[in-house]
Amino acid sequence: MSDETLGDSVTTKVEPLQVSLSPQERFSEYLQSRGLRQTNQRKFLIDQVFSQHDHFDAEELIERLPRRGEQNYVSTATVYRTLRECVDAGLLNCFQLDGRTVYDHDYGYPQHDHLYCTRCRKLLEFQSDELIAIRDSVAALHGFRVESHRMIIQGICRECSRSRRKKRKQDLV
Amino acid sequence: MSDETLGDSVTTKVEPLQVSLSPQERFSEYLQSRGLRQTNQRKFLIDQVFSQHDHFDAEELIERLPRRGEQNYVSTATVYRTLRECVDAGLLNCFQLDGRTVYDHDYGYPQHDHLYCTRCRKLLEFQSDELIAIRDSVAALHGFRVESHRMIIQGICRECSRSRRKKRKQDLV
DNA sequence: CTGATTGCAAATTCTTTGCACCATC
DNA sequence: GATGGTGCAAAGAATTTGCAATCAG
Repeated sequence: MSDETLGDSVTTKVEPLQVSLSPQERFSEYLQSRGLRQTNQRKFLIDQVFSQHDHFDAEELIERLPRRGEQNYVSTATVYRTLRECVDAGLLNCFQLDGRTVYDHDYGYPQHDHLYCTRCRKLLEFQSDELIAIRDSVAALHGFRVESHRMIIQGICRECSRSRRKKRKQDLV
Repeated sequence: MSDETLGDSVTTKVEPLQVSLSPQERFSEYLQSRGLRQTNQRKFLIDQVFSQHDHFDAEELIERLPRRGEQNYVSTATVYRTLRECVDAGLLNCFQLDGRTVYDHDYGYPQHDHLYCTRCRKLLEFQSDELIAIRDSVAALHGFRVESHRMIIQGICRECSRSRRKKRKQDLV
């Protein structure tokens, strides 16, 4: 499993899964299966979205794309439309955080949840089988058929705790 | 504990806590402590918000308030402003769901999480000590100082499963 | 009285939509 | 060459904000 474990079901690292198709290929299949088209905009966006494993929102994505007039420019509307298609295709997951919609790689990564640092706004991932077990117990108790879940732990990350401590020391000197 | 239990730390009911002050009184204290004022609008809104234990969003609240021109009318802006004060005062909790901000009674109720039926959009509450334990383990593993968390289990509630099943039977007949 | 509060309307922010033109299948 | 896709600008939805009038302490 991973380097640090607690009991045997909580891991600190969320590692990529082995998948037979790349996100690009998988998206192609999705498009084909629905009679949708393979456009340059869609291809370019998928490449961008999967070029790094990270969380992002529409604004952040748009920011790192070419501007209007530049090569490979994609309009805002198309970005939003494509993001939604990615979610439908199972490539991305999305959830609301602080009022914005955050997208998260779904395809190629195991189900996981998040730690959210309210100071630096970083999202960390974690994975816990126990959490899933509890989820299922709770659902069973309510006769609830689970489709998915989302857990976000808010707080202060290690780095932010450290820098806060440092600052305080300096203040005292 | 409650009527149904699973292990000893998951309960189906989230019961009110004993609190020494009513939400109204507690809000008064909050206002006083900050040199804010006790207005009719604020009093009226708190009464409305705590008249029933339920989740709601700003729109739903506004819908059941008096209209413009009627007695006790409160403007949209004031509703939003007061909701935020309630959150600051610790009376309400809020979180994002399907793009809207949902408010939840915090004061007078134990910490709890939610089951969300994607068919009827109902929110059910549950409480699990085990969940908290896992949260704390995960956080510890990451050197993360927990402030709060939010877990939402999405799926289909018992009632919606039933009616779906009924429909299918009828379809077959 | 003085500063906080309110209502109103305008402004924001994020996202979606209508439509004419364009491109894939 | 049909149909779906794109860019653009305008429309929406949900909140927030500026400001003058009003009100609580």
